[in-house]
Amino acid sequence: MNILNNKKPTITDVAKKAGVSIKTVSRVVNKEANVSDGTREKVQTAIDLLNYQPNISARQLAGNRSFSIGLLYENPHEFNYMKGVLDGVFDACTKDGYSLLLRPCNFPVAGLLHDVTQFLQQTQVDGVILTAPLGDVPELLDLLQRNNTPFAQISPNDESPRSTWVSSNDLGASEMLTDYIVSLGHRRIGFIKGPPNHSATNFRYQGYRNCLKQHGIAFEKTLVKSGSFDFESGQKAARKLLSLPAPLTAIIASNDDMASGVIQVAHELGMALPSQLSVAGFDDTPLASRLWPQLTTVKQPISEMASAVTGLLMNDIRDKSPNAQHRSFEFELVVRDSTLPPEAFIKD
Amino acid sequence: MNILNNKKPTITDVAKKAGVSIKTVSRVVNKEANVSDGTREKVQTAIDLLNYQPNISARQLAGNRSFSIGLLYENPHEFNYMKGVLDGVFDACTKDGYSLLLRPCNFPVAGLLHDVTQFLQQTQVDGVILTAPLGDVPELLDLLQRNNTPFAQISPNDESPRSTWVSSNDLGASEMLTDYIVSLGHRRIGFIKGPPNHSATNFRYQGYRNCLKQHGIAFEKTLVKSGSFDFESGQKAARKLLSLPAPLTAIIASNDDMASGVIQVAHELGMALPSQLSVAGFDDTPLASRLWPQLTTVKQPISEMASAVTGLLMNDIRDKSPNAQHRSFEFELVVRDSTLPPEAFIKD
DNA sequence: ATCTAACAAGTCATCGATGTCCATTGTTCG
DNA sequence: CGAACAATGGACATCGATGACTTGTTAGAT
Repeated sequence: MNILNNKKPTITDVAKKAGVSIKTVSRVVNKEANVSDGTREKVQTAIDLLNYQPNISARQLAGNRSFSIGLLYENPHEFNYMKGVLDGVFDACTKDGYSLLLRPCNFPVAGLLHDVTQFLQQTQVDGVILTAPLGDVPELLDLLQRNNTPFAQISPNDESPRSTWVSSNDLGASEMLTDYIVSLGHRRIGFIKGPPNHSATNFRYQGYRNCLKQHGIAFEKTLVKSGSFDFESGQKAARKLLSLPAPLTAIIASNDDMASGVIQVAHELGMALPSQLSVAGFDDTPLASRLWPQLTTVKQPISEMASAVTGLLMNDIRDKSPNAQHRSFEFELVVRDSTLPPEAFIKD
Repeated sequence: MNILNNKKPTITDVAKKAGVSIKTVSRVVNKEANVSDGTREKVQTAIDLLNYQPNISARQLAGNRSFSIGLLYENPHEFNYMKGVLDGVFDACTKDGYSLLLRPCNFPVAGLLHDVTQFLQQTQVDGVILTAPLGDVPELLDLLQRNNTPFAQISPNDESPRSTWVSSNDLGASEMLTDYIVSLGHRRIGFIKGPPNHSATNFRYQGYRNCLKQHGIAFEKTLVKSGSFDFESGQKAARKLLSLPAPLTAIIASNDDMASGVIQVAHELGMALPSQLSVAGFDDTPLASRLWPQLTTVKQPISEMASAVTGLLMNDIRDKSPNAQHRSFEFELVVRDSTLPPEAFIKD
């Protein structure tokens, strides 16, 4: 295991050992054409023998590539979602020998642009991945394009994003979840929206409305509150919803963290869960199973999405293709213990 | 904001604009001696004017520094602790113009060494930060030392670590927490240990035992179970503890995630919390406030510690000093709703 | 037999900084 | 006044790779 004992071998060492020129070694390393099988093998053997690893800086300097990509995100309090993203991006990165640089960014937009400018200049990443809601800041996209930095987005808000992207079927997921709640017999169903700058917000809300309409349930504006995807805002919204004169029997929150706020408030109010109130969330983060009762939610394949978008971004980087590619992912309903038919079941 | 519009300015551009040689510019950038104030100012003006940022790769290639540090961690399920670390490390990094590379590592040791070897060769970071339990793998420390990579540790297990480190007073924290539980009147107090390879495990356990002894409470082996710092192991331990013939009135778990498992199981068993069972955890992660009842715990200044250790590591890198520096941090008791005097209060 | 295209492999400049070494200028002191 | 020595600035090689271009070889077409 004393691989690193001596000075790192360079391309010259490999060339000497293999009896070829450094250019040929470079060709082999970069999997370029025009190298005979015999030579390729000779070089490869030398590489393995010396445990040669190309020097990133030299490569970057000469080739104008850094073999690293950046992950930009708005630093959230509840990190479970980001953790999923991180895992997926990381997997894809290591598989292709890229390294990963993190950069939490802060709103407002001015600060964000400053952060990103600094990041790009400092790191010279080959590309960046934007997580919601960063993709919805046009100035940021402008900045990246001016700088010729390829980028890809996870769940962008824009219907026709200016880059490669992946998304999940939030609309369908929301319809599915709402449909499940309705099928249990609920009719007065509260809904807590996310912040306006996340794509998920509208889709999830729309899914809820679509489903109500399908079932011929009248939509009531008072049953909808807005939150900001965090625990506290979930609590706040829940307090309002649960103090409504005509009580509701279920609340759907646009993510798990807000749902945890709802559950917290319901407990505070001494409600019996889930018999007196059904609660559901979105994302199936680890939090969902730690709550009492365990949360019914829809599972988004976050890591898989992140991994996929990273792969697509790498293609873009390699091909220098400006084609915005896209993949969509499906949710999966995860029924746990926080949902039950309402106590006073109302027959249609 | 069109800083990035044109090609990036190089040191040559700055030199031309300032009317000096590139070497002089280099001196100014690196804050070296032997530059007159006048010249320094001229150069600085040119730098500002062109918004010059040195090219990292070139710098690294020539100077053999990368201006980046690596954060190594064992990828946990519950990321809340790591999130704190991440925030702290990141803060310290940006403050000093370093960038941050992440590397989750996997046990067993062989895989871990492979991961780290690859990471070091690939990224050529200037130093790495090890989070528990990575600092407790001697082979890993050997690897880093052989490779001359400065490193620093957060909460290492070893009493005399081979590097700069920060720690928190886990022993004191545990004594404080246990003392609080005892002061509520509890006498039969269950304890769930962490995995053996975390430094926190022993200190927290020892604190519990010390405190019992101080209060003259007999230690019972059966009241102690082992977990692995995750939810499931907390559940498992709780099931065992709560099926004990002579019931206990409180359980202290060695971290919040395991405590959430305890709460979950207690709910499943239909126990009234906290009147029938008090539960406490460690770390004060966001999870603590999302549970019902909200968890009493001790708060560790994780981000602050991470930030501090990063600063110390940077000093080591700059000074090439092999002196292991150290800072210790204190916990803070956070009393919430999961702890109450036991129903059947036993007078001393 | 000859020409050409395709292939294989090499030479050399280059990327953008830093480090080494040398040249110039200014200052101080015997 | 000249020697010795700081203080300051520049020329140039260097780090380790890649890219553009060149050279030599081989195979197939005519």
